[in-house]
Amino acid sequence: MATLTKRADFLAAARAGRAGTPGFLLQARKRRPDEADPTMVRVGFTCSKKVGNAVARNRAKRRLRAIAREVLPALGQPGWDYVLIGKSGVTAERPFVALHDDLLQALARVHAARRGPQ
RNA sequence: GCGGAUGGCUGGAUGGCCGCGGUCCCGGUGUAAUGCCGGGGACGAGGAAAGUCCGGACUCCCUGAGGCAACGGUGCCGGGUAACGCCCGGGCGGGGCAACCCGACGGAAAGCGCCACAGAGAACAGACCGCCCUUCGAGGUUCGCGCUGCGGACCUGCGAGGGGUAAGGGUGAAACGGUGGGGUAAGAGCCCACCGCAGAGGCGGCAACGUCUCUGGCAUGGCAAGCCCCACCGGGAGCAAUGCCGAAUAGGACCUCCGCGGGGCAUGUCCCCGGGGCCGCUUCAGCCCCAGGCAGGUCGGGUAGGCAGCUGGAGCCCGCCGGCAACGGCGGGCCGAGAGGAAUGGUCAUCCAGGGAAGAACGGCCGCAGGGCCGGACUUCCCGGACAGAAUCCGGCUUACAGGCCGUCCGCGCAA
Repeated sequence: MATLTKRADFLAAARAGRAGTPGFLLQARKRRPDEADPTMVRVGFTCSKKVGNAVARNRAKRRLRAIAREVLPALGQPGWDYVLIGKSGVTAERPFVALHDDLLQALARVHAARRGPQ
C-alpha cells in the first residue's frame, strides 16, 4: 500500500466515484493499466482548513490513516486509488468503530457503482 | 484567618493490542541516482512549536572607498548582549494606605502650522457682569443767605459720559504663577513671607538627576502621536535562499552513415535525365539551396526525480568565582526530533487531579415540638482532560491557556 503524493492523482480520484459517510468523504478510482504498479493499492488523505486548526487536521488525518490501515489491505482492490477526506468536527470526534464501519460501507458503494454500468 | 501584590515551576500517570519517522547494527535485493524488504537496539513536539512583530547567524544579488541627501526606525541615564524596539539597575512623572504597577519619558528662546465649541477676551491677550474714582443730570437730607429762589456739604437698589482695575463672577482642556499678609479709591509681584519658576554657583552622582546658597518679581501657554530639529541605527531578497547530481520525452549543436527530384520497362545489385543560386552569356569545376532521415554516436542547457543545506548550537546540566541584578568567567559532564501530501500516533482499560447527581454517620444553628436550614468523613453512578503540532537555526516581544505546586512581600483582623 502506497501513499498518494501528486496533486494530479487527487484530482483524478475526485472526478471518479465518491461516497459520503457520516464521518468522512471517500473518493476512489481504478487506475488505467499504464499508470503505477497495477497490483498496488494507493491511498491519500485530505483535511483542509475547514476541518480546523493544525491540531484538529492532524488528528483527523491520523484517524483516517488508522482505519485505512485496518481495512484497505483486506478490502482495497489492487490498481485502485482511494482518497479519504476529513469533515469538520466529526472526523476527529466520531467513535472509532463507527468510522471503521463507515469505510466498509463506503468501499462497498464505490466498488458497486464502478461495476454497475459495465 | 480574610483580602491583595509579585516571582518561579508544571502542562496528566501506568499498562495491553495495532502502527509511524529518521538513525545505528545484521541479512537479502535493486536503481542513472536516492533506495527497497525482513529482524533487532536506543531515540522521536512546545511553553508558547502559534502570530510572523523586532534583532541576528547563514546564503545569493548589488556595491571602489568615504561623505552628503532622501527614506524608514529608535528616543530619560547607566549597564548587559552577537544584536535588538529585548533584559537588568537607576532617575523622573502618574496611580495605590501599602506590597507594587503603569509611562512613544530628547528638543516648543531654529522655523512653519494648529488651538474647535463656549467665552468679553486664546498667543503682539482681554473690560461682559462686578468693584472704584470722576463730571453732568435727577431725587433726597441738612446748613447758610439779600428766601415764588440761590449757593455749599453729604447721600442714593437712579440715568448718561470719561477713566482706573484682572482681586471676584461666568466660559473653557488651557485665562500672562499659587496661598496668606501688607498696600490701595478699587486693585495689581506694587511690596513681603512661603511654594513654584528662571539664571548663576557650590556639593553628591559615571550619568539621568538630586540638593543647598545667592540672584531675579516672573519672563518662556499647549500640541512634536502635524511638519520639523537633534542624536544614534539601517543596502535588497530570503532555506520555495543557495550549491551539486541528473533519467524518459521533446527540442539544440557537432560527427559518422544512408539518402535526396523526374522518367523508362525487361522490376533489377537495371538504364536515362536533374533544376535554381553564387554568375550578364557559354563550358567545366567548386560551394550552397530545392532536400532529408525511420539510423548510430558525442556534447551542453535543462524537466521529473535525487543529494547537500539540515541540525554540535551566541547549546543543555552541575559546581565554584565576580556582579545588587541582567549577565560574565573558569572547571567538569552530556548529545537531546530532523519530516518533506509532512513521523512523533490509533484504540481500549485502570488510576490521579477536577466537576455534577443521589445517599449518608456525625456536627452546628433555629424551634416547646413535629421539623427546617447549613456544613459534611464516607459510599455509588455519570461526565472528564486547557491552549495548542517542529518545517533552516538562534535571541526577544506579543497573543492563547483547564487545572495543580512552591516561594517572597503588603494591608486589615484576632491571639501571644
